[in-house]
Formats: sequence, structure tokens, C-alpha cells
Amino acid sequence: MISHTEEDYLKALFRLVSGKQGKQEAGTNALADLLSLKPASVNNMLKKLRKKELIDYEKYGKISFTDKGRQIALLVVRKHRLWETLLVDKLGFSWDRVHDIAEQLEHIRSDELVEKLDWFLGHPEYDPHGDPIPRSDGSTPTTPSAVLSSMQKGDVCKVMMVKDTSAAFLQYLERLSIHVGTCVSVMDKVSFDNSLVIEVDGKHHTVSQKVADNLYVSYC
Amino acid sequence: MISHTEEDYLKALFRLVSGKQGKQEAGTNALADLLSLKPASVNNMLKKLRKKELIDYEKYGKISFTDKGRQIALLVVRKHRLWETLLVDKLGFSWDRVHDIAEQLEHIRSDELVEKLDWFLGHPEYDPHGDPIPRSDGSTPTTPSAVLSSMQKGDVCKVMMVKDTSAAFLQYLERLSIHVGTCVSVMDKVSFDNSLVIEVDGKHHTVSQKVADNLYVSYC
DNA sequence: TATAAAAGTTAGATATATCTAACAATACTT
DNA sequence: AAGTATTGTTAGATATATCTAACTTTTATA
Repeated sequence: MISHTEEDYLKALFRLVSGKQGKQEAGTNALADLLSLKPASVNNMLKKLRKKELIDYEKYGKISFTDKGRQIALLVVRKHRLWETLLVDKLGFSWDRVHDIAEQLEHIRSDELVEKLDWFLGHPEYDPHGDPIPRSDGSTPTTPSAVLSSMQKGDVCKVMMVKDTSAAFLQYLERLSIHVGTCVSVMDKVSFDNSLVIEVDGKHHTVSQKVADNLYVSYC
Repeated sequence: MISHTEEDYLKALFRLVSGKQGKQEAGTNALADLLSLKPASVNNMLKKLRKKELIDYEKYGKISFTDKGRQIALLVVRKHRLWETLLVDKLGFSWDRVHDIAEQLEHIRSDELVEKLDWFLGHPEYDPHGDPIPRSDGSTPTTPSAVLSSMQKGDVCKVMMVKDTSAAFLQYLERLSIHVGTCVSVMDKVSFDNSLVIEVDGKHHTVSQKVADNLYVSYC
């Protein structure tokens, strides 16, 4: 049986070893920082997790998951993101209020519940923040690498995902002929307010930074 | 801050002092039984709860709530029953599978979440077992007064609430197609053992007095 | 490469929540 | 009212997860 606390450590380790910004170090201190604990506490737990065969690690060495450990970490992340989706899509929370609540909900133990939640939400691939929701088989939807607002003049990219899924935003995108899969060229970037002049289907449009923040893209 | 465990004790105490089956004794042993713990552990916790001014109690004396303690117990019950309603009404769980999950969910800390859940579920008054859901102001919907076993031949009534919520009993009811809200007609009453012949959905069944004792009904 | 800084470890203390075993008070029964 | 059964309490042990303070190893740098 894996405790609450053990799950928190595994999740933190997951964030470090598969972190978005390149490979981060997964060491005692880094874990302690992430969890707001002291290195001594982390060290204790690492020994316990090793004994349970959830991680590989030797004294003064690097930390990595065993298959079993990674599986548990992925399930915790899956639960966290499914719950965030419920909170935003069904219960009407704004996406910036859900993290702390999902941190609690992610520890609820019930395989049946996870699958029913997934079904009720329509098998979502991404949570309200655009983070990919690991699937029950352990695979993860590919995640777009950039938002449109981070593109530079001259860049050409493809829309992979829409973060804000409100009807108003989707209708706006419809008017610009922007869908998932659409190619977008950045013609100009206005440094004053970071708005972008883009070309879509041969037509030029100007979109605000807020709009560009809500479009995930990948280079093409 | 009230711990998980403290909430469990307060909820158990609530079940004892406002128990369905008349006034039960709310003593150290009764609590230990209900929580599957030893009396010594309960005694420790009682001292702690008293120090936190959540209960009134003196050595060898009876245990009762302070206002603060009762308020917390009511909130835990409210959360438990709202979550059960979500699980059954929205996620498609059968009512005999939700108790253990709700036991976990009831400890999630977020006032906003409770109110949003309540709204999403349409401000339900009763949970899937027919138990009243305490309101946020601490009041409780009135609960039906009659049990099926007190009905007479020819009476027609509606099932309002289930007293015994064990999975075994709920599954038995499931086989008879009896749910909260189901109409039941009493076709005959066997004076020998007080068993009842009832009609549900056009089908006749015989149920023992023990079963009939565990079904709360109102005339209709 | 010697030394300082950073990272990691250990030992021992604290807090929570549980247990067992022994003991004390209250309640029941005749 | 005495004796017994029930109920409740205490003391001390255990497990988890945290901490501080002292220590060791590794890494970086002068």
C-alpha cells in the first residue's frame, strides 16, 4: 500500500525527471525544494521508496523510477489532471483555482472512480491548463512544445491545441479559420503589446497576446 | 486545523448521538467499535478533541458536541452525502459501491468545492440512500418517520430511505428493483413472522420483517 | 590539486495516531 | 450491599513522517 506522502514524493520525482524544461536534476535537495521539506526528510523517504522497489538509487547516486514507481507516479498525475478537468468543465471553477483541490483529490484510491471520471469527462486528452492527461495504459498524449505567443517574426507553426475552450473563443477562432491543424505564419510581432500579425490561409489577421497565449503550436 | 482522523471521530460521534435507531450510547467503547479501533486509542483522541473544544466530556462521563464540534461533524456528513450523490447520479456508480469512496472524498478541504458540488447536483436534499444532506447553515431536511414494517395490508407507500446501507442489503434491494423513490404496495402481512408480501413494478415479493424494518417509507 | 562550496547522509528529537496490558470506576445482578 | 461484569483510563511501546544539527561525500574552482 502506497501512502499519501509516498505518492507526493513520486509525483515530485516525476516532475523532476520528466520536467518540461530539459532534464532537471532529480536529487535530494531538488526534491526537498519542490516538496518544501528538508533534505534529511527526503533522504529518509528515498530509502523507504527504494525498499518498496519504487525507485532505483544508491547512496550519493542519482534517483530514477522503477517501472512500478513510474506507473504509480503516472496514475497520480492522471488523477490530478482528470480532477482538474472535472472542477473546471463541470463544476465551474476557474482554471487558476483548482490546483490545491486537485492536490487533495489525486490521492483518492479507486480504480473504478478514475475510469468513471474519465468517461464522464469524455476521455479528455488535456487538462484545463493544456497539460496532457496520462492514459490508463501509461502512455501520454504528445504535448505541444510552444504557445503561439512565444513565436517570432518569420516562424511558421501548426496549431496543436486550444487552451481556452470557451464558446466565445472558439467562435472567434472560427472567424479566423483557425482550427487544430491549421498552419500559421507569424508576419510581424508588435513589441508594444506583443500582439501578432499572422497569416492563415493567405489572409492576414492581428491577434492579441491573450489570444496567442491560448494557442499551443508546434514548429513545422 | 482539524485532521482527517479527528473528522472521522466527530463523524462517528455524530452517528451515535443522532443515530437512526433511537438514541444510542456515545461512549468510549461504542466509538471504538464504530471506528474499529481500541478503546485506549479513542480515549486518547477524546482528550485531544476536548482540548480543542470540539466535544464536552469528563472522565467516565458522557460525550457530547460543542457547537463548533457539531458544525464540523455536520459538514463532514454533508460532504459525504454530496459526494455519494455525485458518484451515483453523475458518474454512474451503483449505490452499494460508493460508501468507501465517499469516506475518502468527505475529507477534501474546500468550502468553494462543497458549494459548487451542491449547485452542480441541483441542491439535492437526500443522498442516493435516502439520507438527508445537511445544509450549509447546519439545518437538515426532515426525514420520513415510518418504516415499511409498520405498514398494513393494502397500504401503498414510497421508499424514502434505507437504514442498513451494507453492500449486501443494497444488492438484495437491487434484485427486488427497490430504490429510493420506488412505490411499494403491501399485498399481505403474515402475522406469524411479520413478513410482508409486496408488489414492486408489478412483481410480487415476500420480504422478512428485518428487511421491512430497514426501509423508511412515506404514504402516497 | 588543495580547498571551499554544494549536495547528500546520519543520528537523535518531536508529533500524531495507533496498539497492548494492566488498572480503576461504574453498572448490573442477585 | 457484595461481588462480578462492563466500561473507561493509564502507561508505555510502535510506526510514520517530520525536524535540527552534525557529519561525509562529491563537485567546482582558485
